[in-house]
Amino acid sequence: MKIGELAKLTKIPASTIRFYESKGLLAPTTRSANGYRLYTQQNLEKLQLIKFSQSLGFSLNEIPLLRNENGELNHTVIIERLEKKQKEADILIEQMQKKSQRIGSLTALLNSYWDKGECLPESKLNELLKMMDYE
Amino acid sequence: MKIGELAKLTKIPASTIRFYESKGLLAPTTRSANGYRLYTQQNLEKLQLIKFSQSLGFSLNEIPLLRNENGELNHTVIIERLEKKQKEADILIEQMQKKSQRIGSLTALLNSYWDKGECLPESKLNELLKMMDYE
DNA sequence: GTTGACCTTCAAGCTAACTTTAAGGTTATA
DNA sequence: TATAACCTTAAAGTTAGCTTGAAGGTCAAC
Repeated sequence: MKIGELAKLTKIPASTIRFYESKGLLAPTTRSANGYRLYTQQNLEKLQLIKFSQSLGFSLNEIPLLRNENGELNHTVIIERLEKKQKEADILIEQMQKKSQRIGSLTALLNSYWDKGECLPESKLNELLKMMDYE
Repeated sequence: MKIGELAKLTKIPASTIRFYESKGLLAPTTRSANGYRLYTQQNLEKLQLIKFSQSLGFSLNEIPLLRNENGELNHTVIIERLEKKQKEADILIEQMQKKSQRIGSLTALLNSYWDKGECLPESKLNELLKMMDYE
């Protein structure tokens, strides 16, 4: 299939597919006589694997490192990196939860002033900042 | 105080403080005769408020919108935006939790093969992708 | 009087993952 | 035959939030 069809099937823009190729992530198996890129089902699956890897938190630079010289999946590396990614994700979740809580506290405080028809004085806000530990 | 001292106190690089100024976020109250930026305690607090706002998910462009023409905090806008930010944060938390789970499932699967001395065939991996819904 | 630690401005560079643009070749259809 | 919808390459632009570099002024200490 040509790049346009691959793009439609995967919902990934052709420009992005070409960009991945320029990064060495995904080359079409063949080229037609006129120079058009021709992709196979396997190419499509590899493309989807790239998107999946991204969804797990791998950067484009990291993805080739998950395979060995023969292009096979490198289990040891993958498992090791996956565990690292999970730790990172879990840390981010915690941070986001704290952020959500900070937003909640601040909203509540602002609303309490609002309900009294008042405004939170900037001095009070600064006091609050000193109490909260935000990164 | 001069920019170096402000930088030390807030642990924000002087280059960043100048950058914020160029974005219209924080101007020093005065300049000394030789052109050095001179900051007050209030400037310091405003700088910390910028960092705090960032920690809540506000972009640098968004921060000025939280004040009205007189430079006062605009409660209505702030509350509205805070609620939006919280929703965004909560969505992100959910997505990250799903990601963490996806990583967990994949790690488990890889390990089950590994324990048998085998490798996960790429075909199995592609089957898995079809089942999972990742963004 | 010179060394070094400050400060100034303006402009350019950085990162990641793309997207857009320009200039042109190919193919199917009317 | 023309026109639209494809495809090609190479290079530049985009975004946010900075950082770095060049070229130079200021100031206190030795």
